[in-house]
Amino acid sequence: MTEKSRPLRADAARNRARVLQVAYETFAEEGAGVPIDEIARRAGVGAGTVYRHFPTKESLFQAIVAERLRQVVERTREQAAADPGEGLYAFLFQMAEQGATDLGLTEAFAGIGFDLAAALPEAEKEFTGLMAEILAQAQRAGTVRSDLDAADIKTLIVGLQAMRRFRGDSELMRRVYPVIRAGLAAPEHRSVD
Amino acid sequence: MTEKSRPLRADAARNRARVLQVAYETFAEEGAGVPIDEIARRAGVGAGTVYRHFPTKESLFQAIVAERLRQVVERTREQAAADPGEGLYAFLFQMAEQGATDLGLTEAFAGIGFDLAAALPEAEKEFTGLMAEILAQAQRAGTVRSDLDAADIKTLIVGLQAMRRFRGDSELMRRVYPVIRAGLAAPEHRSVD
DNA sequence: ATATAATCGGGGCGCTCGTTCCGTTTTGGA
DNA sequence: TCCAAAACGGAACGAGCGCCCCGATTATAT
Repeated sequence: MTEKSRPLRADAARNRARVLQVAYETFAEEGAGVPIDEIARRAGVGAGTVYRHFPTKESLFQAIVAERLRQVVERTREQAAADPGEGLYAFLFQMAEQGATDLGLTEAFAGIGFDLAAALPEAEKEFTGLMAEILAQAQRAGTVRSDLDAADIKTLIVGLQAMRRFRGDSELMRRVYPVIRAGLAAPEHRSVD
Repeated sequence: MTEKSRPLRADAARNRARVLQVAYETFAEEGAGVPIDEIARRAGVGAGTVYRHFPTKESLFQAIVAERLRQVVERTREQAAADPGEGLYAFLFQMAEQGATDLGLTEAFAGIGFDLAAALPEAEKEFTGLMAEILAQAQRAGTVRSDLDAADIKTLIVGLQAMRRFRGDSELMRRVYPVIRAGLAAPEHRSVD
């Protein structure tokens, strides 16, 4: 459907690739708020060139986020297959780490000026599905309390990423992550009343 | 020093109060990004009037944040005095709740476009001091693991507020809060290696 | 080599928003 | 009541940024 009707000209293809690569790095460093002109400048092209390949700034951002998600999903599948009980923790840790590096992904995930589910429905669905899967796996393995669902995990990820951003220093972040982990592993707190 | 050299004219005093009140509500609803014009409109005054009382938008925002912090500190002192072991948890819960209601405070706290320590050094110092105090109190009471410090708690607050904002629904937030609490109460995880 | 079409670059438009300016209105003391 | 000082409001300015336009440039088929 949306396949290329004609191959891009050589210079056009080169520029497109450069823009993608630079945008990837720049969104990660500066967040979604970075001006298109800055990305164009870093890529050594004019703003017009960026807009010829991506009709809006948002569409460029979407492309980047989709790629990031793809990577995370892939790595998570591997890790979950290797160790079912640890899969969810490996996932959380990875997402927290990404939150430190990739400001853009953090914002997309937290829904700051960007509706992930609306913009990339399939990617979002796959992502959420994977999360539910590895959560159930971990719960079956007994490493995570059973009264939590995928939405709770998603919420925790948003929190973890915010914390990472706040406390850039990875060493100190490792002080808080164990707390979350202990909380997830804790037995359900049967109501006290 | 900065005391009023002359009492404000009646209309000026009235307008100043209105602006403060409206800004309080508007920053809470919309976050620090809301235009001054919007605050002026809601207060029924011109933008110029806002600027006569507060030289910059930031100074207005500061005034609001300082007031919010004052309230939180006061309530926390009461709660901590009433139940030393629960003081920290009451504080966390309160901060998480504020995060749901007060977008401006959340942003100020997470350091999004606003450096709390630089803008309001005394308030920040008092706040951090109080946190250290009730943390130590809880640790003495044995309700919080002993390998955490005030900076860790601050980090957790940022996370909690981000989660609240993401998951507005207070009922569902109550699904995640217990996880954090369990993690805080868990015994220290002596290194396994 | 040349023509033609694809692509490029960056100046410019339109909009938002913080802040200022100034002609007009209101206040309060004499 | 009257007037000078204080305060008002909203038009206007400047900066930042998304996006578009168009004359200049470059790739490719012949």
